[in-house]
Amino acid sequence: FDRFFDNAYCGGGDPPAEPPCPGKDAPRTRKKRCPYSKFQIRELEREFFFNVYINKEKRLQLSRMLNLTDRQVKIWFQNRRMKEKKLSRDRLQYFSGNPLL
Amino acid sequence: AVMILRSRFLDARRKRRNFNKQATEILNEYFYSHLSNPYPSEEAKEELAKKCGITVSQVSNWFGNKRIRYKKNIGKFQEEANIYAAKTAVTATN
DNA sequence: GCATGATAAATGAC
DNA sequence: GTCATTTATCATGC
Repeated sequence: FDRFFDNAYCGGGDPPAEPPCPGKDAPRTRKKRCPYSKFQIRELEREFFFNVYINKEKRLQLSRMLNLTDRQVKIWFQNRRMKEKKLSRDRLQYFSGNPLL
Repeated sequence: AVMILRSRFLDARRKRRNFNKQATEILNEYFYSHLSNPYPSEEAKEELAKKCGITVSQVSNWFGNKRIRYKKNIGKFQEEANIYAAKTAVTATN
């Protein structure tokens, strides 16, 4: 249901969107970047708030709930940690260097 | 006061402002003089950031955008490339 | 109306 | 795991 309210058009109920195509051919195309829905982001952020590092168990659970692959959830947490680190750097630079205001 | 600073920080991060002409000149000069390998080292980024009056992250953003947009349409940047090529040639001769 | 800077998915090096 | 990237998308400037 949730998919109909927000546009979770990616990775949605159709996991085999990209064929692993074992073996050969298929110059396997890079997966197109696909923004996540508000609902997906909310749930990911909620879990991130509890623990910055997610374990395999919760990762599988989350990926099923959000219709994402475990790989996508794993990568989202990696990117999210990098974002947090960058926010910290920017905050530090912003509040330290400048007397401003 | 803290809340004001915090809100201003968030707003400033979201609001986008174009770099001044001089900063763009410096960045383009580096880009087109390293066209075969437009990947400045961390030290080079810091130096560029200082000279341009922007952050290292902004330098990285600029080069990331520049590389992909240049690659995607080289023709559109041909004129710009010639300008900076001539500029560096002049500075080299002097 | 696109140019441009910043951010969000996705990949790959290490 | 981190982290510099690529790529598409978003938001704004003009």
